[in-house]
Amino acid sequence: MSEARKPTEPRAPRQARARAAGEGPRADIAMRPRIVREATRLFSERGFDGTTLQDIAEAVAVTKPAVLHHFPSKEHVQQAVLEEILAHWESTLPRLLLSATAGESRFDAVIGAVYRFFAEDPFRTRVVLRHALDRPKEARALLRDKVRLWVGAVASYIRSGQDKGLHPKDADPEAYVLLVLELIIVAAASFETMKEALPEGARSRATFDRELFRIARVALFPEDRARPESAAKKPALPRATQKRTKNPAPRPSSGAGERKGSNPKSRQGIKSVAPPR
Amino acid sequence: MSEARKPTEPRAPRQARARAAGEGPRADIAMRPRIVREATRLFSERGFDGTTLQDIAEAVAVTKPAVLHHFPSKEHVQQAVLEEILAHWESTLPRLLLSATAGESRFDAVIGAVYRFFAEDPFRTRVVLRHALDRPKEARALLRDKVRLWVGAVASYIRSGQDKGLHPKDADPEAYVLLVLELIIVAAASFETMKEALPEGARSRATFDRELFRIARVALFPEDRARPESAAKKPALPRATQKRTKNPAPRPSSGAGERKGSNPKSRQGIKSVAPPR
DNA sequence: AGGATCGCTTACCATATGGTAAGGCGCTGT
DNA sequence: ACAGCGCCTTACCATATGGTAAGCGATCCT
Repeated sequence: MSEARKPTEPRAPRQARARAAGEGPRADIAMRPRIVREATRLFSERGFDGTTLQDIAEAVAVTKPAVLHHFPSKEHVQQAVLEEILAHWESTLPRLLLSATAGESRFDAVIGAVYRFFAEDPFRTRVVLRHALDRPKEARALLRDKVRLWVGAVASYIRSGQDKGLHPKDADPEAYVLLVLELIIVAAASFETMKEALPEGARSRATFDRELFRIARVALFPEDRARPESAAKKPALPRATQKRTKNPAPRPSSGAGERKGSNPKSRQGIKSVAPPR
Repeated sequence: MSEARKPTEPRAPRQARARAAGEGPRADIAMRPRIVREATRLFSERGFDGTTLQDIAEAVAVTKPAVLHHFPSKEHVQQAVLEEILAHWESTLPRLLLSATAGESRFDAVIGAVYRFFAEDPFRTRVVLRHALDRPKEARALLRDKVRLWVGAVASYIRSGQDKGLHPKDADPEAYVLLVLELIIVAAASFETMKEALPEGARSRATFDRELFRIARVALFPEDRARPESAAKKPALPRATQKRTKNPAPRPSSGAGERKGSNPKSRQGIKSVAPPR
């Protein structure tokens, strides 16, 4: 528990108050997904070591052994959390790659989709970031196995764009993709905190995101600067997917979905997108 | 302990082996700084909750109560760690601001200095990142008190550059500064891990950093694209503190004294602190 | 029906952890 | 010389934590 939580505090009545009311045995949805969801939130806020099984149990209103009834150990809970995130990522990947062909609007589509993946659920994003910090070894394996090919694919598109003179020759496609990815992740994970470094009036998520997209775009399409004022062409960013209303690729896993607000402006309220509670 | 460390393991002889050899009582340097330094490393690797007092004690080769002799509690150790980082930051700040006047070379100076601050010691950077995740409240206060003004200052330089037509009009200076800051931090904190997503041949820190700087620069100076090949102008970003072997040649500015402990042994991946153009 | 099973509870346990108490050792000032 | 003190040690403690054992009521299956 990294946060201020006095150890001496009795920690409330806890136990023996689960389904007190007349709610049936498992009247509600399956327990496992609930555990995973709450654990995701808790891990994202306090980290794996800072979260106790008791915390998780309380969050889903059962007792500690009940959690261990569904998962052999705390580590397994974490594994499930990561797997769920990974599954969601992999179910999203194809969409990204399909959008990634060439040109600027494709750029918006791909970057917008990645952005949405991380911005739509900050808990998920923070868990990912924490995982990279806590278990670099495992994270490395994951990156090698699950992200590398994708980075290479997008990078090769960029490279072909370079050949056509679309992108600056001195750009390094792989590094670019990775950096933009990192930027999206860290922005999504820590905006609520980092925005405190912004002046009072300028703390809107929308403005922040717009600048993020601008930076990412101008790094590949510097000529945009040619018309510095007429931001006319600017396709309002992730609006990309917006047109793609057709073929609403099934969004399996995670009820946390809800990505229809693909407009970054309306997004801002991560709260709405994020898990309840 | 988030990493794989079996709890059943006796954890080695530990205790009662501190200064076994004939090294005098406190023949070496003061204990406090050593504790702070080792704690910084441990917190950066395992997080605050994942690090035990025992871990810290072992790292400095004393017993647990010895650590508590120098600090009232584990929390106080963390506080000292953060204070040391903050002090270093504040001693560096003036240099940054002095360099920040206008023009592109100034840009390199400022961004290079910030980059160096974080890249030079990944432990420090990871602690900062973790702090933002673990204690958002405290981090927010810190950002408000210690970073905001600085962001505003740099942003206002950029704004004046916009008026002169130097920078794109649609850039948002504050958001830009914050985003570049975040990018530098996350890149410095996690490069060793993230690079695994890069193809075999392209994992050099130098290339990665060069792209980071390119992105940051082209977002403010899109016209650079005009000469895509002749990256000649790039003023060789501030050479790192690399050869700061002995007698730290006073940095060409501000009385910000180089803090002593700033050259920890074999700082992990800082090989090329500055992107070698 | 009736037993197996699921999902969960209460009761426990071993260990690890942050922190305390008290004492020893060598250096310093007198 | 020796009292005092800083620094650190061994011994200990209370609590919290991950995990286990065993039981219990509702549901399912035959």
